[in-house]
Amino acid sequence: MDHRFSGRHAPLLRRLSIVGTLSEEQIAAISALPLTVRKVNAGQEIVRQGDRPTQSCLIIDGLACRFKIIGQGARQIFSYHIAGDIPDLQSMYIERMDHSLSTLSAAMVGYIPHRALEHLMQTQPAVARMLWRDALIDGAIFREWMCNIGRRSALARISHLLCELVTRYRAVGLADLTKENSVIIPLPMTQAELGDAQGLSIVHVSRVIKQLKTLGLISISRRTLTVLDWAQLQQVGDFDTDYLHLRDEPQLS
Amino acid sequence: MDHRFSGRHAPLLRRLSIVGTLSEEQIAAISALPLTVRKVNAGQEIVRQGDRPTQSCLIIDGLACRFKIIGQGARQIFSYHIAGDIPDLQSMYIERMDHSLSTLSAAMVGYIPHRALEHLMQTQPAVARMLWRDALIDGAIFREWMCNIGRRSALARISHLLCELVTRYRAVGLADLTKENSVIIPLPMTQAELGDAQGLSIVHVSRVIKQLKTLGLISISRRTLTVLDWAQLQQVGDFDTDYLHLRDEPQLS
DNA sequence: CGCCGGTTTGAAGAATTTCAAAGGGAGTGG
DNA sequence: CCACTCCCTTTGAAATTCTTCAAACCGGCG
Repeated sequence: MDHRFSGRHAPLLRRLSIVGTLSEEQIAAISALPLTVRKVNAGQEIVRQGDRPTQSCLIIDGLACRFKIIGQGARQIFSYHIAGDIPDLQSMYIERMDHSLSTLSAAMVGYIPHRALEHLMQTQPAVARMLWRDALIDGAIFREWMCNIGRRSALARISHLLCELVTRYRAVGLADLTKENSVIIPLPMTQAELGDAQGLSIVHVSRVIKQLKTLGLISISRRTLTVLDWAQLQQVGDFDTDYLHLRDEPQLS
Repeated sequence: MDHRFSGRHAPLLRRLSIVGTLSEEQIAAISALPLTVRKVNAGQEIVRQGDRPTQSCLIIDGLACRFKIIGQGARQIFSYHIAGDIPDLQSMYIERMDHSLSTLSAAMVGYIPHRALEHLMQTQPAVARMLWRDALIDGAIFREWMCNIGRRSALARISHLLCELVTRYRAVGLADLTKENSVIIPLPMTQAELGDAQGLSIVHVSRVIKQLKTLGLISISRRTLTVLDWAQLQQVGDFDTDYLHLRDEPQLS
C-alpha cells in the first residue's frame, strides 16, 4: 500500500494506482482536482436517470450502487461502488443518464466538475488512459455479473459477488484480517439490495446466505462480512479474478 | 442515410455517423485505416479469452457475438455485433481478453492494427470521442441486458432483445420494410444462441417464440425476423430506446 | 432420398418466487 | 434503562417459472 496518499483525494489515488503507476506529477495533478465534498445519508439518490450532470461523483467513503427501476417497480442493481470509484465518469461522454446512482450506506461523496476532469485528461494523457481503462473494467464487471445472473445458481451468484467485493476491498487496502487470517470487509447493503444485484428475491438471498454460513464459509454480523474459507467460497462462486484486471493480483494465504 | 460512404469502411462510417457528425477530414482519416479483410464461416472464434490481440476487429458483414464459457460448460453471450461494430476495441486498453468473440453467421471481418487506431485517435480527437462514446454505449447495453436477465420474464426478455436488434439494424440502415411497413431484419442465430444471451434454455426460447408468433407480434422464416406489431412487441418487452443513446431516434410508424 | 442440425412438443422435476407471519436487533423516546 | 418501534431477516408452505429429459418433427442440403 502506498503511503504517499492523504486527504480527500487519497481514495482516488489509491484506486488509480491499482490500474497503473502514478508519477509525482500525476499525483499532484489529481490532487489538484477541485472536489466539493458532501456527506450523504444511506439510501439517497445522488444522480437520477434522465439527469444531465455537469460533474462526476467520487466515492470517498461508504458504499454506493448504480441501478435502474424497470417495468412494475423491479430494481436491477448494476454495480457496487466503494471508496475511490467514480461511478458516473461516463456522464462526461454520454450526456443523459440512463440509470441512477444511490448510496447504500452513509457516505462521503466528492463532486468533480467535468471541466476539471477534461482538463486533467488533456494535460495528463497517462491518467486519461487509466480512467478509460477503469471504465472498460467497469464493463468487464458488468459482463461477469451477466454470467452470474444468467448462468449461475443462486448459491454461486451470492458467493461470487462476495468474492468480488472482498477482492476489490483488498485491492484498495480496505479489507481487514482477523488473527486467523480471515478477511473482513464491510457489507452494509441489505439482503434486498443483494437480491436486486443478482436477480434474486429477498427470501432466497436469506436462504442462500444461511447456507453459506452453515457450510462454514462466511459469517456476517453488524454489517460486516468475515470470510472463513476463502478457497471454498471462490470455488462455490466459480470465481476467478481475471475479469477485474488488477495489476498486482493480491494473493490470499 | 448518408450516401457518401462506400467500400469496406462504409459500415464503420455509417456506424460512427449515428454517434456524431463526421467531417470530410474525419471520413478520409477513417477510410485510410488499414484493414485486412477476411471471410469467416459461421461459428468461428475470432478472438479467444486469454488472447492479447494487437489488432481489433471490424464487423463488415454478418453477425458476431461476445461470450464466455463458465463453470461446467454453460455459455453466456454478452452482446451481438452487426456490421459497423468493433466488438473488441477495448483490447487496445485491456491487454488480456477476458472473453471470446465469435461469428454467428458467415461474416466479413476486417482487422485494424491497434497502432493505426491509436494514430487515428491521436490525430482526430473527435473520432476518438466517438469511439469512446461507443464503448460507453456498449456498457449501457450490458446494463440493459442485466435488467433483462435479472428482472424480466422470459417473454419480455426475448421481446426486448428483438426490439434492440431491430432498432440497431434500423439505425445503421440495414432493416427492410414490407409493403405493410413491417420491419424485417436478419436473425441468423439459433434459438440456443438466443437462450445463451438471455439466460434461458433452448426449450423455453422455443416456447416463448411460439407465443410471440401466436400473439401475432412476429414471424420468423429463413433466418429472417418480421415484426408484425412493433408497438405491442415494445410493450411486451418493456423496451425503451433510451439506453442505446442514438443521436436521431428512428421513429417507426 | 436421407441426413443433420435445429426446432418443437410433452411430461416430469428443480429452482426460485410469492405470500404470510414470526423473529431479531439497533436506535429512540419515555 | 427499559420498552417500543421500525426495518430487516428468517421461516414455512404453496405456487410458478423455467429446466431437463426424451422423443418426434422439420427443412434445407448433399
